[in-house]
Amino acid sequence: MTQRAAPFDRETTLDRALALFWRKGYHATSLKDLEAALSLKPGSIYAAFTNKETLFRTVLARYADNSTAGLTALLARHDSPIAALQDYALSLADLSQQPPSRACMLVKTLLETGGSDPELHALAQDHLDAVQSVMEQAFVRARASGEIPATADPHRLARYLQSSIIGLRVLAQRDPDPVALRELATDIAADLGTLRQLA
Amino acid sequence: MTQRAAPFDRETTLDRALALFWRKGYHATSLKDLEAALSLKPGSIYAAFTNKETLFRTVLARYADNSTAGLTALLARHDSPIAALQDYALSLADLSQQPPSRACMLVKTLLETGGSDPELHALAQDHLDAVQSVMEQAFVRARASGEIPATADPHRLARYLQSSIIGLRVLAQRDPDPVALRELATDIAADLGTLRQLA
DNA sequence: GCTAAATTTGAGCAATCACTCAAACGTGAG
DNA sequence: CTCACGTTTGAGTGATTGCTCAAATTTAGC
Repeated sequence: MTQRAAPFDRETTLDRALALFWRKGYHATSLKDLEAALSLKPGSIYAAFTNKETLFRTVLARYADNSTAGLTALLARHDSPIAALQDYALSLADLSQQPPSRACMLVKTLLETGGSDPELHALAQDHLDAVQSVMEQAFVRARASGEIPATADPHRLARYLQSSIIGLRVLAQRDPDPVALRELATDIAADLGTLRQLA
Repeated sequence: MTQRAAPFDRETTLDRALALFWRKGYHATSLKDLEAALSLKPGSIYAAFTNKETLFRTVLARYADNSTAGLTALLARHDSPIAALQDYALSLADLSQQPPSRACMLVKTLLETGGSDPELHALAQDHLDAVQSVMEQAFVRARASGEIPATADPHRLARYLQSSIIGLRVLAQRDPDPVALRELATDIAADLGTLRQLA
């Protein structure tokens, strides 16, 4: 048995598919679009990824993993969880560049599939929960170290923060004005700072 | 010239189309779906509404008008603009019922059309701006009456509030837990209360 | 080289898409 | 009651959808 080298690079292909699905969404992306973006014929796509929905699920998981990994790495880089989360919010304001899309792909998927495809909807929900739980654990650590009051509710705080960030990223998709984006990010970061109890 | 009575009620039909488009989004709603929901044959739909996109635009404008009218009415019912906005945020937590959809249709449209249909994207953006400007004027009035500090920036506050509410409504679509929703709405309302300066 | 297995190819499938239009129908005016 | 106009009808349009599969191509092991 021999491990045959893949004639096309799976990682690169998945990244391209991710960029396309992120930008256009699930329904508006046709197989023709995918063929063009991946430089692959339909047969190859189906041989490698089963079908359009499976490819989308794979790509969505990839996106979610990138998100949680990025956030986790950022938290590891700071001593203070709160400072890390503030840094995170502010960094989102810099996506006034034009990556595939600016809004969160998980939210886009959640809203797009809400009324039509319950399975993809549930999948997006699970990924969002995973990101939220990373935030929640950051608040747990902040509380344990005394950075925020012992009465603080990590779950509730994580929900509030993620909700704020979702709003920020919707604005990022809507308004390319970097000033507006930065002001909103600053407001969210300031809100986080409010939680700190005086030493 | 005679005013012929419409064989189908245009208002009712538009409301049905609104419910369908709101729930399923633009791309995932097929003409077959519309025929079934409106109890209309394709010819009638095209005679009355030109085509699918025009019908969607009409319906989106209807949704936006309902939104701004509702918010305006709520503001008129309160003496204090801040109290009205707090009331608004809290009222959104009660949509744990199952209306067509829970998330904001303007945001759904904005995200769905971002990478594929620039014209619908711009339309959604304009409607969101209109809602935001209603909020902004509320803050202008609050500042004029001394309810919030003279240094407050109504535009920035409106942006922040709308962003928070968008996040809240995404959560409403995601999590049917009424407690979570109410806690988040309470947090947003509390945030608004912070703006008040002591009398 | 040669062979066998794995991969890519792309024409083409049934189903569905948004949409059209000539004919049937219902309505109000005379 | 009759007629003329405007609306509703629904079978059917070409285009596009997601997808298949037998054939051509490429690779690795001997």
